[in-house]
This record gives sequence, C-alpha cells and structure tokens, in this order.
Amino acid sequence: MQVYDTGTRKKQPLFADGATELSIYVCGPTVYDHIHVGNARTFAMFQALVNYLRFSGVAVKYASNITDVNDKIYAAAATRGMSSSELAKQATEWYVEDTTRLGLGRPDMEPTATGSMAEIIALVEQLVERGLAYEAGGDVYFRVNEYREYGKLANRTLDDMVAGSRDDLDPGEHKQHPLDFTLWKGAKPGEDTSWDSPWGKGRPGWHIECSAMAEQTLGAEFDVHGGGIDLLFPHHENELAQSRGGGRPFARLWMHAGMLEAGDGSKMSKSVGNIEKLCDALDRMPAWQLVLFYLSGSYRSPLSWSEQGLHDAQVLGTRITETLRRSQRYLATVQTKGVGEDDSFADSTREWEGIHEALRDDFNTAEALKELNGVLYDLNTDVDEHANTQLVRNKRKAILEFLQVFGIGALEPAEVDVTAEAQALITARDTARAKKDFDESDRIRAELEALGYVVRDTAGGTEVINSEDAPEGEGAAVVGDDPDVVPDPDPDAEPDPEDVISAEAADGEPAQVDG
RNA sequence: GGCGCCGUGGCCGAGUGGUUAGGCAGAGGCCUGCAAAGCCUCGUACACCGGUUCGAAUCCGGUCGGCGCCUCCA
Repeated sequence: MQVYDTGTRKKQPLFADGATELSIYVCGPTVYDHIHVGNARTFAMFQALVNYLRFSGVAVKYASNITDVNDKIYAAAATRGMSSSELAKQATEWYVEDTTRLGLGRPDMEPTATGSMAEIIALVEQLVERGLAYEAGGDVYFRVNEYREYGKLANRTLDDMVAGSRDDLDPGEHKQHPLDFTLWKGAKPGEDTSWDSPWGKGRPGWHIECSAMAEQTLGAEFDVHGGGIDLLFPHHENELAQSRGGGRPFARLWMHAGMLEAGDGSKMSKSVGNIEKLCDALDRMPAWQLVLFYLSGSYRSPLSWSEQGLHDAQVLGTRITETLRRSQRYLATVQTKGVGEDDSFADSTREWEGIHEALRDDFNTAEALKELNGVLYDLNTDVDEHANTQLVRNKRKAILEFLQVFGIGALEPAEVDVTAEAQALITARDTARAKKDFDESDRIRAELEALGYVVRDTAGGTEVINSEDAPEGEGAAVVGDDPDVVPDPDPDAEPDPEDVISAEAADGEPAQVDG
C-alpha cells in the first residue's frame, strides 16, 4: 500500500521495510465547542483508514489527541462564563459523544495535554539544553534559526516567510527571530489554569503538546502523522522541528486530509451559517449517510459539503440495503443444493480485488465506492439471472465486510417482525390479488401500511418491510389518493452551507483541530 | 507577495499519453394490476492560449479563475 506523503510530496510505501505493524497519530480537536462536519471528515477518514488496515490484517496502533489546554479554550470559557477546565471537560465529552456516533470506532489512545504535562515540560527542557530553545520573560521560545530544516515539511524557507508574509511579522518583545514560536507560556492574568515549570507557572504552547503526546503514546518514532491540511504550517512544521530537534526521529510519513468546502467555490468567510456541527448533521441524517458522503471523495481532495452530495450518499446507502435485501430474499426462496452452499463457505476474495486495489493506492475511497457499486451491480445481475447461490453469497459477504470496515453496518437490512395480524393481511391480499381484485388488494395494503409495513410484490412473493426501514417516500401513498399528487421535492434544494468548512473555527482562526 | 493544491459532461466526483470511471439528476424502455426493487438504452466532458508528441483532457510553458496555509502576542 502506498500513500501520499506531504513531506516528500510523493506517494510512498506505507510500510517501512519489512514492517508488519503501523503506528498512526492524528491531530484531534481543541475542545471548546462541538466539532463540525469538516473536522469530522478528517477524523472519519483516518479512522476508516485504520479500520481498513486492520481488516487487511495489519496491526495498527492509533492515537489521536485531545487538546484541552489552549488559547481558544480560555477565550471560549470566558465567553460562556465557565472555567476553562470545565469547558474543556464538557467539550471533550461532546467530542467523544459526537464522533462515537459516526460509528467508525475510536482511536486506541486519546491523550490529553493536561495528562502529558510532565512529558511536555521534559521536552521543553531538553530543547533548552540543546540550545534550540530559550527562556525570555517567563516564556520559552523555539529558536527556528538553530534548526536547519525548519520549513522543509511545508516547503518554505525562513527567508521567504519573513520577506513574503501577508502581514508584517511581529518581531515579538522577547523573540530572537520573528518566526520563533512559543513552547511554554508564562501564566497570564485571566487564565485560570497553570502548571509549575522550571520557568515558573505557565502552560504549554499549542505545538509542543502534540510532540509530547505523540511520543507518549507511540514512542519517539512512528509511521504516520495525520491531520487536516490546514495544520501543515505552522503546527506540523513546528511539531517536527521540536521533536527532531529534540533528537527524536518522529513521524516517517505525513498524511493530510483535504478541506470540506462549498461547491460553488465561494470564499471561506466568517459569514454565519457556513458551518454545520457534527451533532446537528447526525441529528438530521443517519451516520452511514455522512460516512458514505465522506468516502465519496478522495481524502486528500477538497470535498464540497452539499445537499446534492448528501443525497447521492443516501441513494447509495439505500441501494446497498436494497441489494442485500433482494439477494437475501433470493437465497431464501431459491432451492439450494449441493455441497458448500452455505454462508460459511462464502469467499469474498475476488470481489475485494478491485476495492483493495483502489484503497491500496493512497486510500482512494471514491474509486473503492465505484468498485463496490460494481459488486452491487453484479450481485443484482446474479439474482436476476438466478445465478449459483455460492456466487451470490460471495458477493454478499464482500458487501457486508465493506459495511463493517467503514462502520456502516446499519445498512444491513433489518429483520422484519411480521405479526400474526400482518401475516393474515398479507395472505388475504395475496388471495385478492390472485383474483385480480385490486381494490381489495390496495385496501389491505393500506391496512398494512397503517400497521407500519411497506408492501412489495416481488417475483419471490409478497414481502413487507418496516416503514422506518423503507427508502424515503416509499409507502407514503394511501389508497384513494390521486396518483398525480406526488409530494413535491424540495423546490429550492440549494447547496446549503456556502463557504469552506474545515478544521477551522467559526471565527476563521485555524485552531479548532490541532494536535 | 511567498509556498502548495486545483479547474472534468446539469450536479458530485475518480482517473489515464492513444482504451466506458462511477454515482446522482433527466429521457425512453423491460418487468409489473399499481407501487417498489432490479435491469437495458441515451449525454461522447476534461478552463483558455501556445508547445512537445504519430497522438494530450493526461507532459511543458503561459493566461484566467478558485482554494489552502503564511507563528505567537495583539
């Protein structure tokens, strides 16, 4: 498997020579509010990658941090009239709750800044000892001039950055170079948390937290460091400088997820309404829909947050469910015979070939979805052509495995609990239909719908499913309805939120997702 | 201004030096009492201008447009 490495700007083998295990660190959120769907994209894609690797038999150690000490938390806590630690605790719960709802599972380790304070301080001390950092006015700064490779990850030079900065760089009261960044900040008035350090009471800078947490969870050297592309500079550059400067090999590869943005190319802005919280999105759609939406584009490319895209994801999910239901029905009704005609003999190897090929090339989930669609198509065709049931079972297995890997098992058709009353109605309706008494048949169908069933007349006989499992709109019709009266689709279904939604806070400052 | 990414058919969104992406939406059809599901058929896209090449949407240069990032503090 190969992935695009930001550090070398090339696709690189994911595994080090001879390695069979992987360790992955991904920058998680700063906890001061609910995360939004842009943040969630990054988390979902990396978790999906981990799940896929495990499905492929790879042992993965996956860590993703929770930044619970940061400027943004102090600021937000003040606004809310609560203490920063209270807010961090609350927002951590929100984060865990919201991302768990995605259904993809959780990282193995979720270190916090507050839980890594000793490691952070130790690392800063080492940098000071090595001459890569200096204390000034109660703060400790990293000395970028002393780290020769500063800027290499993000592909920029100190000179370029100083000369070509968008804004005038603030030389800083105590800084030796305008790009020197804070490792430790002395406690300031209004900040309600601080920790003892060799430089007095204070708290860690944003970047050093991740260096320490990554090392604490995965060791001094690990395989992949991930995060949103907006964190490339300065956050990841600084992490690398700190850890490498401190003598650690640090991450071997850097993977960056693209931003979620508006489809009309509108500028990122602070305008209201351009961000949808993950919890809100999950309140209005099933998790599988959001996950399929994320998977519909390559993780590295920008992806447009649009109602159209969400609709497409919904349709795909429905197709998956319907295909499984259809094939299940086929297996239940077809006369199976012969040895090995059993799920336990199903072999999905062949169906996975195309999917593997796609995913092993830089985790191309869009391509994988195309391959999955091919499996769905083949399975439907098999059913149409009354193919060997083993072929059907093989394909079903592949699809079910796919659902499991991507945490969308909810798409598996639900069991239908057909009550005796319902069964009687079905039988009565079949009788009526046999007599071509369609008025009676439709009347009974309405009765079944009142009981919460949607009726489908299939080649294999009458089938009912629970209304709540039926695709939107199906079964809404009532006998006697004018057939011309169809519920209007949303007349102005425009792409909803404009503007980029990314690892960026509502106020446009790049600090929601960090590490 | 610097660094980077990108401009694909109505929409989303892959990919490749010469071969159908896929899906959604739309039209027609098969099946079907109706509905649902499934299947079949239909669009010959790749910002613009040059160049390289037998051949480029795919490589190079330029133009235009979009996007991301450009510390901390304030």
